[in-house]
Amino acid sequence: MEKQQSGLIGRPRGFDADEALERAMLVFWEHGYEGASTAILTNAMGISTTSMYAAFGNKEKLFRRVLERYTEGPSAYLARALEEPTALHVATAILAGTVRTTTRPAHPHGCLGVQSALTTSDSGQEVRDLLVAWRNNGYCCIQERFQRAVDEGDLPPQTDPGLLARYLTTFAYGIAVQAASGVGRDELRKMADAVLRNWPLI
Amino acid sequence: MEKQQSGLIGRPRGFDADEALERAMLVFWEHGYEGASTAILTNAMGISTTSMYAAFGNKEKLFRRVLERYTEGPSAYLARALEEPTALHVATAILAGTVRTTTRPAHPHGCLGVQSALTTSDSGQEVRDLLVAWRNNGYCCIQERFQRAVDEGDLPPQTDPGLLARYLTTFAYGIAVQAASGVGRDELRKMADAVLRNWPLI
DNA sequence: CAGCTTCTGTAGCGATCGCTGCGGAAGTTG
DNA sequence: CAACTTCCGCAGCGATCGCTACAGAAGCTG
Repeated sequence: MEKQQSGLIGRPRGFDADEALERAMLVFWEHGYEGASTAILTNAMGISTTSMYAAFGNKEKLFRRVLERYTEGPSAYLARALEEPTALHVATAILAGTVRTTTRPAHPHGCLGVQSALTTSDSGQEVRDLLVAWRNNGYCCIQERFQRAVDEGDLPPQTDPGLLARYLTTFAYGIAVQAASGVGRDELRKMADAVLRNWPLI
Repeated sequence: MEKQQSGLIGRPRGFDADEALERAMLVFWEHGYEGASTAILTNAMGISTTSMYAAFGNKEKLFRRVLERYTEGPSAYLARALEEPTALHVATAILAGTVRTTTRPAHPHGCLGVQSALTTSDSGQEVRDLLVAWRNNGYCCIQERFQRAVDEGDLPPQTDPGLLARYLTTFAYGIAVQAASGVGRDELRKMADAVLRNWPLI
């Protein structure tokens, strides 16, 4: 049911699944996983409930697809940042990307991966765990990158890459909360700059 | 209906409102505002729906009472921290209190004021705004305290108290997210210590 | 065209949401 | 004791939740 698995036979889909995902992402981003009802979602996607379930399975699977899209879209700055040549460049790119993405005009403020399901009812536990794993994956990638920086002599040998990655992600999560609370881009950027002036700090 | 306004006439309340509030706080803390259904709440409080509505008005008013209780209870470390003699002592007490409160065993992890309503459906907007104001109030208190520290010569005169308060709260929010994600107390404390070794940083 | 597969609009499923009317039970006052 | 006030368990309100059965419409293949 997910996609045309038996070829191109039959009536083709009457909507752009990619654009529907984009609009669903904005709704989840703003209202969170449980705060986004199927009615609001399908209305924003411009399709009927039936079409949404035929194309994506159910609400949780739709959210998983949205999270993939978010990772490769608004949150892609993380993967790009890890390829920067030095740890300072990595940290700079991560904080700059966090501020930019969490305060983009005409987009929901904050980070979808942080605020979509920090707390849930019992029925949302799986999505909550999914996002915990998502955030933890980001942390692990940064940690490994900093470990490499230590190995290459880019960071002092006594540096704890895990603690440094924890420091950076903690700061990024905090920025996401501030942005979701309405704090402006300029103020957050000034703060991030100040943090980077004291790199690596730990 | 809130309390016995006409004196002590009539049948007295059959439960301890204070303990009921405490239990409601734990439920909101763990599941968030919208994730905590009235059924779960009243079940945890050990009272019927009718009793809850008679004593507290409705779910939103119950949450407001819970937030007050949280401010004066688990989050009271903030008010105490502001009375510390120096800005460094203030920052140390705030971060230590944040780590302790967000990772207390047998309590929900994270901060109720951060994670209860970062995102909501339309019907939860007021509570979301309430928590934005709650966090902003904390920020303002810290800012004023740092302004005093500048005036007293405790902090360098070129220090921006607002930016420094933003830095500290950002870090505290990040700790709350990490704690809600399951990161342990020891690791967060080590990180907070490292941050404080470079005070004031900004 | 016929025959087939797939999409989609309507309508509604059972469950749960926050909340309330009602009447008897329980504790107060005289 | 009687009279009164308040509490509370039961039952259920209308609305919404995520989700689906059904049937006709639409586009594909021969």
